[in-house]
Amino acid sequence: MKAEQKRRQELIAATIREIGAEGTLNVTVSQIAKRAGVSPGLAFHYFGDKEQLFLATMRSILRTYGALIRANLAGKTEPVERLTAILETNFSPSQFEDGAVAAWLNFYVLAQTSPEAQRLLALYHRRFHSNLVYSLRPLAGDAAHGIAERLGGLVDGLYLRFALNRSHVDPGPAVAQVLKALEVELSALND
Amino acid sequence: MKAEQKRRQELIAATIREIGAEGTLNVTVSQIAKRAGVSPGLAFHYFGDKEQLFLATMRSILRTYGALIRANLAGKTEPVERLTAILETNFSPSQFEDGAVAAWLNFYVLAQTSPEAQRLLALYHRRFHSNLVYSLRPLAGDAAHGIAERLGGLVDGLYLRFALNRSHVDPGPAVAQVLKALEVELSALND
DNA sequence: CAATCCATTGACTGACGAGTCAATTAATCA
DNA sequence: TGATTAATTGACTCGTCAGTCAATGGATTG
Repeated sequence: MKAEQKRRQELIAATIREIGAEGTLNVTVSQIAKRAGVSPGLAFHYFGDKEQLFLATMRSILRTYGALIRANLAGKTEPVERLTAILETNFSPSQFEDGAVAAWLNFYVLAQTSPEAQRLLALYHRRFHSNLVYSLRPLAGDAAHGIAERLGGLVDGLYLRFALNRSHVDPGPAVAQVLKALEVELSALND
Repeated sequence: MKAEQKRRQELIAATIREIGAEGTLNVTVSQIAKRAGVSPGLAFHYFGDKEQLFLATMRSILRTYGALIRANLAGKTEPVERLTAILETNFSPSQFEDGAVAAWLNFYVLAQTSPEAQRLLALYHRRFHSNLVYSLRPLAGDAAHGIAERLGGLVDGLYLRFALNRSHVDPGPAVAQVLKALEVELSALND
């Protein structure tokens, strides 16, 4: 039982790196297995097929992201402090490392046709949204919902633009834009 | 010379529809050719290879989008009116028709590795940005730049979220969010 | 009506890749 | 130890697909 978990993790890590290296989901299971230092057959043995392997990979990425959010929120109680932490987490280095960007882009493509990918994506959106709303409510009341939708959309859009623009090395400006948007939203509340 | 243009257009239209139907770039050139009512060989004859065909398809989509923007801006001179037109155009039905969504998502994936896709995407971003800045400047002065970046990012993000959420049928709410963001940004100028 | 040129076909090739499976090795246990 | 079970291999199959090419059909032109 110990070997199985270890292999699964290694294969998932290799999947991220391989997709990152190629930019696309068009990588062979053999390439991934090789990178994991394992035979191709083993990947099928543990994951069944290529799509399951990729979905397991996305679940892993989302789990890691969730854990990071929780860690960064730990101990913070001030709404603005919490909001800042949430928004910043989306642009933390781990979100750009290895093949995270490539994995996300290919995940979007897959979400069009795979119900499971669709489900995972919706789950991620809901959690993100309710995290934001929770901290926005005390500051913005009923406007919290709308503000959260706009901030959520902005994060996705800026992540996308930033990730695809190789000339950017430092995500700082993107974070700054998101925080500025938060500030603007809050200041507009006192119309 | 007439036949060539016609065939190219038919193949491009078929590419959009085929990618839309499959959700992915993993469609065979034969499928596309069949949809265009033409032999596979002809697609290679006119486009060279599959990637060129897809790039030509994206150029076509971007050209159509550009024309739509120009049409919707025609005659409008009021900054807010122009901004509204630009933002709304991004959520007009043509942006969701056929395989436009699928084409965009796969374009993002390709932009990671294809310099030409990267170039096209950067061009689109620049045009969009300067369109916004042009109309924002009279209203916001030096803040125009930052506001345009945030609005641009928001449009991309909400488009993505909207396009991937099949439960949404009407893009109205997404447009409303973008326009609301514009309103918020403008109202925050008088701090 | 030749002759030339463009448009178009579709059978074919060569490569590649997902997934299988029978065989091998390593671990566990009684 | 020997027997049982789990982990792992990698050669193999079978289908698929990008891209080629030689041949055909159809205009156009002089």
